[in-house]
This record gives sequence, structure tokens and C-alpha cells, in this order.
Amino acid sequence: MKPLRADGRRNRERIVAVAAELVGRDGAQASLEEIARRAGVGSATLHRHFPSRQALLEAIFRDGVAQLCERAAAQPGRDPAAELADWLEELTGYTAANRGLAAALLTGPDGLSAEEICCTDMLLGVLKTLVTRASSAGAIHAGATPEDLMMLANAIAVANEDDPLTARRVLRLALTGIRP
Amino acid sequence: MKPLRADGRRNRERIVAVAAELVGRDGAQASLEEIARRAGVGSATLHRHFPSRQALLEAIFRDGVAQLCERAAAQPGRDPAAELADWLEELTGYTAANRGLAAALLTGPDGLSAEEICCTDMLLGVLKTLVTRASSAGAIHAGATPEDLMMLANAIAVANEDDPLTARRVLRLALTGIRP
DNA sequence: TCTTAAACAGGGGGGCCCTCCGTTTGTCAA
DNA sequence: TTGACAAACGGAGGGCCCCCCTGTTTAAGA
Repeated sequence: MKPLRADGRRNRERIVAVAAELVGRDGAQASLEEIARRAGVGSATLHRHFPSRQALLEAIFRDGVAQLCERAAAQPGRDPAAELADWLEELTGYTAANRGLAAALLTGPDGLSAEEICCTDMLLGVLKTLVTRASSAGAIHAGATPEDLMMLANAIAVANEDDPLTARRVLRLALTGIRP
Repeated sequence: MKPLRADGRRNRERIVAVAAELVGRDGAQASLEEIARRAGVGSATLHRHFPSRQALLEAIFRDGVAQLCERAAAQPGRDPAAELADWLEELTGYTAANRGLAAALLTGPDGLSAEEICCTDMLLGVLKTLVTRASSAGAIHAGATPEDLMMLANAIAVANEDDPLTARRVLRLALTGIRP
């Protein structure tokens, strides 16, 4: 993977910046043409840099997600189940607040090159360690797999885009169950 | 609301039949143009009968949803919480199995005429009685509102379209919580 | 400076949703 | 039965979208 030419890098950055803004306004379905127009590039340029909508969304959210993942890697605390729940709640709040992210995560990495770091993978990695830690402490039951929890968090976030508070509340409900 | 003319009724039925087939194949985003083409009507006819995609989806699923609601109205059993959980699981399985339904329910009745029976309303009605019953028996905690549960079930279903088994499993997980 | 491959802009094809408007057709009264 | 009328029809067309193809510009290294 050769480094991009200077103009290529410049354009790529502008595209991501504009895309972040428009996805924030219109959600994951933002018009790629408008993104290209506002970034001052042709639509072909956008499609060369990002072969799919999914790839563009990945680029938009990669930094934020990475940051979220770092925060989880902090020192293990007392109650691994509570830690897991807290992080999931934070994840849900974040994805719900960032329009388009939850949908992108739910869709999965549609044919992204394996070389690129992928949001789904990063998050799933973090989640796996948290689940393993909690599980080996006997703090959660076996039915709760990382994949299921990831799906659950994203499903709730995608259903509550623009309402992170509700999303967090419902996730909390889902983690504690309905019984008193 | 005058009854439709004979040709109007015929066309309407054909549209719904074809739409059900194509939504089953392509999901809620099925092409309205193709539906009209296959039904042998002009696109204007389709739009006259169903002013929005939402309205068409409602028509497709109304019968199945009504049936599902009836089944819930059966005699109250021993454990209201289990009843609630069972019905929610059934709902999730059904909506996940019928492509497009979950998405339609999540979107909500977008400007449907109030006269028409609406799937969301039917389901929410059933859910309210189940929750009230369980709640007054002290079998579930107060945080679980009908709206939250509806949203939760639909979110899981929409995230697992075409995989009703996974959808049911994850819903069960969400209703029991992660602790052992 | 010069060469050349990478990156570019814009146009065009194909598809979609939805509305306008002239035409056909079912219905009901005479 | 017939005829008038309102209801329902369907095709064309506007506006938008995504994506690919083409010839042109330009940055980077010799």
C-alpha cells in the first residue's frame, strides 16, 4: 500500500470531513453526490477513495470508535459485569448519538479490505475481553456472547438514532431483564 | 369512505399480493416501480392506492399482525411475566421472519389516515394489556414500559431479518438480563 | 526540467420516486 | 338498454440518486 500522493491525501481528508458533517445532518443515507460537491471533488474521486458507502462511514467513525475502545482497556475494576454493562451503555449512547454509525456497524464490514482496521472488529475485540473477564468471574451467564451483545447494543442504537438517552435506558433494561 | 369500484378493488388486491412477494424477496426497500410493473398497473395507480411505502407495508402485514394479536388475547395463565415474554418472543420471531415488517413497525405509522387500523397500534394495544397484567401482579419491574418493550423487540427483529431463531434468542437474553 | 503514472472532473446510463393530465371504464339513473 | 359522469387508470416526465467511463491535469522523482 503505497502512500497517497499529496493531492490525493488532501482530497481524502476533505471528503471525510464533509461526509462527517452531512452524515451528522442526514444520517447514513446522506447523498454521496452532495458530499462530493461540497468537498469540491468529482463524484468519481469520492468513489475511488471509498468504493462503498460502508467504507466511507468506517473512515468517518474510526477515530471516535478507537477512542471508545481505548477507554475500555483501562484497569479492571471490582465488578466485571458492571464494567461490561457500563461500557455497553457508553457504546450505545455513542452510536446512537452519531447518526449513521449504528447502522453502519449493524450492516457489518461489507467487503472492506482486510488490511483496513474495521470498526466492527475493534469493538468486537474489546467486547470479547470484557465478556471473557466477566464470564470467568461467574458474573454473567453463558448465553450472553460478545456477538449477541454487540448486536443487541447496535440494534437498540439504530432504533433510537438521535436519542442517546432513550437508547441507554433501553439497553440498561435489556441488560438487567424485566423481572423485579 | 365509499367502497372501491370493482376495478379499483381488483387492482388493489393484485398490488398487495405482488408487493408481499417482492418485499419478501427484497425487504422493505423493494422497488415500488417493479411492484407496479408486475401487478400490471401504472405507478400512479400504486401511489393512489398507497400514498406512502408505509401504507403499502401496513396493508401487506395487517392480516398476519391481527392474527398474532388475537392469539395473545387468549385466557390469562399463571405467570403473567412468562406470558409477556412468550408473546414478545413470538412477535419478534414473526417480525424477523417477515422481511420489511420489523422496519415498518420501527418507523411507525408515518402519516397514515387515522381511520385505518394500524399495525403499530394493534400491537401496542396488546402489549399494554400484557404489561399491565404482569405489572400489577408485581412480576416485572416498573422500568419496562410497553413502548420500550415494543421498541426493543422491533429493534432486535430488524437487526436479524431472515434469522428468526437468533432474533428470538437475543430477545430472550434481553428479557432475562445478563446476570446468572 | 522532463516524464509518467496517479489522481482528477464531468458526463452519461440506468434506476428510483412521485405527480400531472388526458383517456378509459364501471356504475347508476332514466 | 342506454347514456352521462365520476372514478380509476397509465404513461410520460421531472428531479434526484448511484456508479462507471473517458480524456485531461498535475504531483513526484529522475
